[in-house]
Amino acid sequence: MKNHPPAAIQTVKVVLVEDKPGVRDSWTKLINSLPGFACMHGCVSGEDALKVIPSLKPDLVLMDIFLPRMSGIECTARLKLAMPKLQILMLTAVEDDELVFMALQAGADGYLLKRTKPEDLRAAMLDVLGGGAPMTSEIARRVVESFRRASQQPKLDVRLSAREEEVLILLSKGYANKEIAEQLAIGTETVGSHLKHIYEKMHVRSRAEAVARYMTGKA
Amino acid sequence: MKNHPPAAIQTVKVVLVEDKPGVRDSWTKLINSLPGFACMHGCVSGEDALKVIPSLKPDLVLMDIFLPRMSGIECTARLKLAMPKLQILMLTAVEDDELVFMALQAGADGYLLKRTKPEDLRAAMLDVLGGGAPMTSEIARRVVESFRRASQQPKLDVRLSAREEEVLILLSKGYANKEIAEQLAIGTETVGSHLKHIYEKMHVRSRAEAVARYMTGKA
DNA sequence: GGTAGCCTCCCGTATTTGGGGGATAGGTTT
DNA sequence: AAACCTATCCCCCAAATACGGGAGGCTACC
Repeated sequence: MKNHPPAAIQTVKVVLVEDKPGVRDSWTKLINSLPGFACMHGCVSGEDALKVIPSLKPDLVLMDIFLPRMSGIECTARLKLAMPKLQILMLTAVEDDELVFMALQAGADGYLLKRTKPEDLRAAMLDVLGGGAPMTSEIARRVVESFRRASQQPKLDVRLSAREEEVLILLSKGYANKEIAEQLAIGTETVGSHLKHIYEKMHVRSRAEAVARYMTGKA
Repeated sequence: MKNHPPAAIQTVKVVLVEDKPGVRDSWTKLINSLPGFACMHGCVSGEDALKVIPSLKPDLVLMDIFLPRMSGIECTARLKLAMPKLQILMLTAVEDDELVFMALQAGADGYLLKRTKPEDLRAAMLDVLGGGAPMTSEIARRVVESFRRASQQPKLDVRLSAREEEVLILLSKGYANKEIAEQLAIGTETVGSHLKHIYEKMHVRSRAEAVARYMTGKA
């Protein structure tokens, strides 16, 4: 693990969002006990957080994932909308893949378990401030997989010939048959032929449907 | 970090892909020195790896990211194509975000630094076999960000009316005018009208083009 | 009350597309 | 050699689409 330089020379301003008073107090104390960190405020709800955090301008927010009414995930999404550069770490008692996953989608920068040891908490906070994204490797894997699906160019589960795939690619750029014919230096009738075969193989009946299927990867 | 159960009761079969003989030897020894792991083969190149790994059927591949001719990244992509369930860990001397990122896109399941300590190597291998994705948190962050960008739905930079957007969404699912009309309980002529306006606003001339622009977010 | 935008429907026509047939030639496999 | 796939081109025709015009009703805003 690379060492991140601390984000600021002075104290890191932390705001905690946690509805249960007992937990809030103990975490506040815990954070304040770490050198270089100060818990400047403890929000009791997501609504509270949305109200006060923009003016408090903390360096980092620790957000409980379970909050009454507005969940920590929704609160995270809204906060990030208002303050895109705000760093938010999710806190969760249980390691629920799905929840953490949603939190990351909402804009969380990492997450940690509530049973984290003080030194790990400190490391995670420094990590996220330094541009990291603390998370367990299972979550990382899920994120990687999701990202891979999304970032890979559309893949076909249908066996198209090379030429047919070329045509399909041009099709998905919105070209008309005539234009495709030009670009491939073939006749429009040939393009039509290829399309016929493509539609057959993909089980679609129109270019728009073919494009849609191709783009969503569910070809 | 959660404890993963070992993927198999018996020895984990590892294949190493590394062009430099010295490094290959020392890693082979290192892997064999770990209880429960056996380096069954050392490939000298990506081409070699593609040839022998499918028949060796290892549990895990450790792949140098820098290989002559075919890079470890390309080799990873090809291996994953042939053996999607094969676990591949990238090895890199330097922590180059861009390279690791590309490797993950290519299908790598995690990566580790060559200077990793034996116990960390063992942990990483167990981690990846158990479904994790070992990586540093900077990489994780980049992946998260990329994934977040990709997972948000297409947004229009054109001001379509609510109805028009509905029509466009149905269009992008591949529906024909008649079907769209049915779903919205309006006449096909009305759908045509909406399409006219949509095309105007989007500066396109066909449904396929509109779908393409919409799906790529460059509407 | 006027203006504007949106949704709805209609007419008409030129163009494009989808889908059916078939033909030729080169290549691969068997 | 025969069977097969692919790419290319051709014809035809019904259907769908693109696109020009217009028009009534509705809401919203000035």
